[in-house]
Amino acid sequence: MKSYKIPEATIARLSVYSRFLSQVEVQGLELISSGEIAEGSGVSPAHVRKDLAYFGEFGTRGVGYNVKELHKHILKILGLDEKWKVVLVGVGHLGAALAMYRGFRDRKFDMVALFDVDPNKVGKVYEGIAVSPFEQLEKVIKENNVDIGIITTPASEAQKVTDIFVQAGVKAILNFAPCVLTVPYHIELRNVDLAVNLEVLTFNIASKQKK
Amino acid sequence: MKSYKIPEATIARLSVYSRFLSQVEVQGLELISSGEIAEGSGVSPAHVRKDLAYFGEFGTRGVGYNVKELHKHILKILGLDEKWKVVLVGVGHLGAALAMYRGFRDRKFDMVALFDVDPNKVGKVYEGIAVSPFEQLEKVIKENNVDIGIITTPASEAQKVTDIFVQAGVKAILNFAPCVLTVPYHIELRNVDLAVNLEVLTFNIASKQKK
DNA sequence: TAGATTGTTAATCGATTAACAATC
DNA sequence: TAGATTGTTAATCGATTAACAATC
Repeated sequence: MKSYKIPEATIARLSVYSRFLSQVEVQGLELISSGEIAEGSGVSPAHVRKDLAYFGEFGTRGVGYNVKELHKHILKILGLDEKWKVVLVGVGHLGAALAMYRGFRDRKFDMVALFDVDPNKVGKVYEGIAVSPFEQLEKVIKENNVDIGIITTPASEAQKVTDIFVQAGVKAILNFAPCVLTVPYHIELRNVDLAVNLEVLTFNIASKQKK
Repeated sequence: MKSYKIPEATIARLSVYSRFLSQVEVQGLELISSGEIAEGSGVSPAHVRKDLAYFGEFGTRGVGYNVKELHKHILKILGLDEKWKVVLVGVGHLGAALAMYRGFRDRKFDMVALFDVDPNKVGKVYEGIAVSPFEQLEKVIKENNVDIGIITTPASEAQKVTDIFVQAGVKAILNFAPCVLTVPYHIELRNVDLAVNLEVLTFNIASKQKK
């Protein structure tokens, strides 16, 4: 594995390829070309080959890629050959939905616990996992060596949650609260802003109409 | 307004600036500099100025930007001075969460109706909006001149929903199903893949550990 | 005028794409 | 060998950033 800086978009695409390859694997197909992966993933064949080239040579010239092997390689690259321990804080509508989200559950993510400050929510069970009181957050993370923390609280609470995450030793944070978080350099942080998506669309529609 | 091709990232950032400016406006601050906007939005001051420069001159050299005016300008740019009619199809956990999501509701989005094929879900009410039977989708879109369709169905149903959206005349589609959709060129399509986010994080953690 | 901050340019950086040599 | 498809290079394209002239 060479140490080029790998574009984040490449990683996101690898994740898409891997989901497509799952389907193809179920269908029992053995070989696949970069063109077919590209079509199934909504990108160009050059993209597929370039993305893979960052990590090695997985195909056979003139032939294509072995579906099962390539899929395994990509999962390994993404770190999805390991189990990752996750907690989620803020069991509102979005938090509850994510706690039960198949896209998270189907992968190797192990949802260890859910947390909320609201006593009315504590004790509720989502997909077999009960909501714990917020006060136990740090303890649970430390005792279970949790890797990733998900924030689905209001923006006003997000930094406080983040500080506890950091204090307790999570390696990465996925933040759905619309705010700017401060974390030490060694913590991976990814912000997802759902509202932005509709606004990109309205901009696109509006600017078309102006033409 | 010049007709440079504007980076999508610029639009996404404008959306973030506008949310930050809302807060600042509430606090009653009158003037703000690119540096302050940058800090509040987690980007660089150069970014803020460049992003705004695509659309005009909104500040005063040596002084800064008038918060209220700038905010209004950005909302206008994003098309958020108009009301947009939205429908959502697939009232599972994620769909229900989005239907009730403040980030969508706070803006000028008008959720016209929710749809599901499941008779057990039809009639349920979310934030004052009842779930309608899927068969009525096309009719409702046409009668209400719906602008945007949101898809939160399983991937297997997403193309079928898309085709009805297109047929009925929506202008844009926001797709949360993990699949590649085909739409005519004049329809704006934005795919949001929630699962990708955790996988980018696991990649980052895993590649750090290998170093 | 001195200080401050914008708007804009030009340089840098990075990602995408096309094309083709390598090779099955 | 002829046909096919990968892996890789080099060209293109686009976005970020630093720097500074303009100007309040």
